Amino acid sequence: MEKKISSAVIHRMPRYFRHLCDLQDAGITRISSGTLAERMGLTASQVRQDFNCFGGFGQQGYGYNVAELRAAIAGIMGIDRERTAIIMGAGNLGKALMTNFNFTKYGVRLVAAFDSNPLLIGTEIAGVPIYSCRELDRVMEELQPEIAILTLPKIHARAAAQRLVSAGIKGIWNFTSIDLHLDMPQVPVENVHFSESLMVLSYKIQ
Amino acid sequence: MEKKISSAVIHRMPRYFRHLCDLQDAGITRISSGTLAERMGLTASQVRQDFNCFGGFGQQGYGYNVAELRAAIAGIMGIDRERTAIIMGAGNLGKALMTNFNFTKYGVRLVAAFDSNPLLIGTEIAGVPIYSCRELDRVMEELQPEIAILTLPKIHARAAAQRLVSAGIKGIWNFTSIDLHLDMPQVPVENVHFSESLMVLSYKIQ
DNA sequence: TAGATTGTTAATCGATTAACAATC
DNA sequence: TAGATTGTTAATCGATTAACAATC
Repeated sequence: MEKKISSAVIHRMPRYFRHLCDLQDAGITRISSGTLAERMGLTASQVRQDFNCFGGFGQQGYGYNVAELRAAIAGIMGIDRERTAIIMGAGNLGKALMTNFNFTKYGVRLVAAFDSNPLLIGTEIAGVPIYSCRELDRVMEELQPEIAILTLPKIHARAAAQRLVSAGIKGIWNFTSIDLHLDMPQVPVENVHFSESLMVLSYKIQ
Repeated sequence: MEKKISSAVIHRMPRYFRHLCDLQDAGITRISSGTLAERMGLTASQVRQDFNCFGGFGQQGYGYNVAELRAAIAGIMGIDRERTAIIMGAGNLGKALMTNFNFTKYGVRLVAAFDSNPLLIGTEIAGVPIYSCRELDRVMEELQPEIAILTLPKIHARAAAQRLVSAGIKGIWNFTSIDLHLDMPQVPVENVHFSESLMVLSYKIQ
């Protein structure tokens, strides 16, 4: 009987993952719920409850093995198996992602980018070939990507999302400021809305 | 007696704001909690509770005036008054923000960027002058910016944040993957951690 | 063994939802 | 006025925290 994992827990997992990576880089091999909690600004109870949603990764009297726990979280989040992705829009933001973001660390392999700028089409950015948007269906058919990254102008976002879903995309990483999840409840969407974050900062400053 | 506004409410405000902007652009002048809730995938109760944290913006039998409510939220979040900001790191991501992001809409005016690349220093991107990192203290003294945007390499982020705080920065918009808020609890930090969002998407796809 | 720390149950706290009187 | 919809209180639900027996 699978118990449903709450959204709050899922959203904490990436932070655990990051801290465990840092600990591992620092050569630390074991950690207790209390120490990890303190480091992250949580309670020890919460840390143990969170991990126990997925099973017992710790050992009484010892704590958690950093490498094992890190690997377990990678497995839970599904970043330990490779997924292919395409990027819609090779403007500044798309280029920034292609150039700087460590996709490999999260199990993602960028296989194509799409743009409408004729100067870009046929070139490569960080090893990723850039196609015309007209070639979308053909290239998708060929490469069967699972994830689409939306870094195109807001006005084109909804139509692009619909096309991608029709062509069988499995998930959308949305950098445009529109809400997509309501149109297409069948396909997971994760939003990176810069403005929401900036507004919260603005509130906190007051 | 000011009642504390919960973090959950604050984090919903930007979404309300965005939807109200869209409604206003569509020429819609009034909306009920029920209609807004449906549009956003919330409950009418929650919408009314959220707004009532800040006072009564609605009218019985009528609903909410879109323009008024939008302006009220802008005031609550503090984006109706101008704040100056500097951007640390004029690489792809910094450039993407300077070029594409509508800072003005959120009350932010970019006054300077800092980078270590000699080819960029002395130039401008989207009207924002680029200075050497060595000039940080002098320029900060002169311009007194309130917000710093961190779009520089992870390894330099912590040191930069400490320098900025010493120089009197009021808030940090952090695009690097490190956690800063623990070092400096006195200065608000908002994080845009791309990887957390991608990991959640990866989980949802499974 | 004794000490430490987990896994897990119970208690508390807070957030969401429901209900409805107030009122435009 | 009658209908609609808010503001607000009460009920429910879920998430966090505390406590402690189990056990390494």
